[in-house]
Amino acid sequence: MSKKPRFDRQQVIEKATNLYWGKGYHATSMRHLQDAIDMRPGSIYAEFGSKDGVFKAAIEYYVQVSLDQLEQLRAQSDSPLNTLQRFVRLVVIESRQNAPSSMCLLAKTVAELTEEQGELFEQAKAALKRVEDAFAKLMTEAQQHNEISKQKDPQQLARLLQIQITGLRVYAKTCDDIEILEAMIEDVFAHSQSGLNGVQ
Amino acid sequence: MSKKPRFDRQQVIEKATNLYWGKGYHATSMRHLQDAIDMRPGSIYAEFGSKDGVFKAAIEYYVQVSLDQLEQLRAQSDSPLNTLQRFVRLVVIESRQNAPSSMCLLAKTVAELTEEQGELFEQAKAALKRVEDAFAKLMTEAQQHNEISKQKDPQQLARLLQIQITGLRVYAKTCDDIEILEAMIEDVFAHSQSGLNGVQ
DNA sequence: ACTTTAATTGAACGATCGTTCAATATATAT
DNA sequence: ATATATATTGAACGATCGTTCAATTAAAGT
Repeated sequence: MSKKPRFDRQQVIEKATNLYWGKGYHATSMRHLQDAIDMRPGSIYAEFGSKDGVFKAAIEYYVQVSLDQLEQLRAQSDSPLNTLQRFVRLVVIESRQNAPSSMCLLAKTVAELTEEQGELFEQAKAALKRVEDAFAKLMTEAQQHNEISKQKDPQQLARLLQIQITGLRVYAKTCDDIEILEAMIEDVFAHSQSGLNGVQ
Repeated sequence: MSKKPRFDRQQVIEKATNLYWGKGYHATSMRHLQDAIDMRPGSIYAEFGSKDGVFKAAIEYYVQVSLDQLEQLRAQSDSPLNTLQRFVRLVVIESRQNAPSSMCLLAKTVAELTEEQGELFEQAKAALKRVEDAFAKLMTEAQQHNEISKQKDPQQLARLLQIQITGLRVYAKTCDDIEILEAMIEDVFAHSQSGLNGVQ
């Protein structure tokens, strides 16, 4: 004896995520959200509680998609290292065409927010950490496959990869020349390779 | 037969820069600016024209300070490569203590803004390019000092350095553990070294 | 001392912000 | 069909946004 919501929660969150991803936290207003997800204020507040509530759902959705993508790439290749390489290509190159921003939503959020939005900031940090942990897991697997030196700390290698990706994706926002961008990825990975492989 | 302004333009711009640097473009309101620089709306608009005008002045001031710092470090050492290393330490480590944000204001701005704020976005991009060019100049000098391989493209090396710094400074915002951060810089530079030195 | 000119003030503007809520609509249970 | 419960609507709230401008203040020229 009730009434079910008419909106598709998953689709709504996806649209909200894309909007926040493109415009950033502060530049995205409730009015923008209302238009993007085609819901009126009352419904949004009933479902998410606040503008920040929608943002939290967006962050959670984004990190889940990212981890799923990584897992999917892993299933397509025997090589953990190659999986990471293809992930980098995916987020730095292909993301430029389809995604709302060349940047990672999580890194963008960490860059934009301060302690004033403490809860959201911490959530974005934690989400980045989850991605880093997924990287570290693949690094460990790469060690078991003898793709990288076993003397390296997988977590440290994961951190290094995060830094490379973040730097690349910010740079991608300033760089229209796709050739330069390709060369940057190649260079960054050449460096990572020498770092990853240790003394050889 | 006139009246000179009572405020110190340089000091005002410095305070405005620090505010924008810490809070970002969208989160900084005119009210915040009024309080930070101790000027009333009329005076601000007479001097800078708009909120964006203040931001433009901030960007210009920031890039000028950065280039000055680089030049100053260069004067303290014979080694161009060592100059770059000390610059990285300066902006990644020491900046954490004093600066309004661990991040570079220019990178932060490029990360936050979109085509909606086209003029400011382009200015921040151009400012980043000026820093990159300064890096490239030092890379060329480093080649002349036989500190790095002459086969490398200085501009490409400069781009690579920018990416490393950007990645590091974003990561610095998520990382409270200073030891991890130190290790990251060491690692990043170890990679850069191998890249910079070419075949040895 | 008086005039001139520009710098400064602060109230106020319309627009938009995030949010609330009484009114309405509608799916489900009886 | 009717009652019940809840999803949805959209006007409206007070706060704050960037900005304007008539009034005031004060330094410089005569």
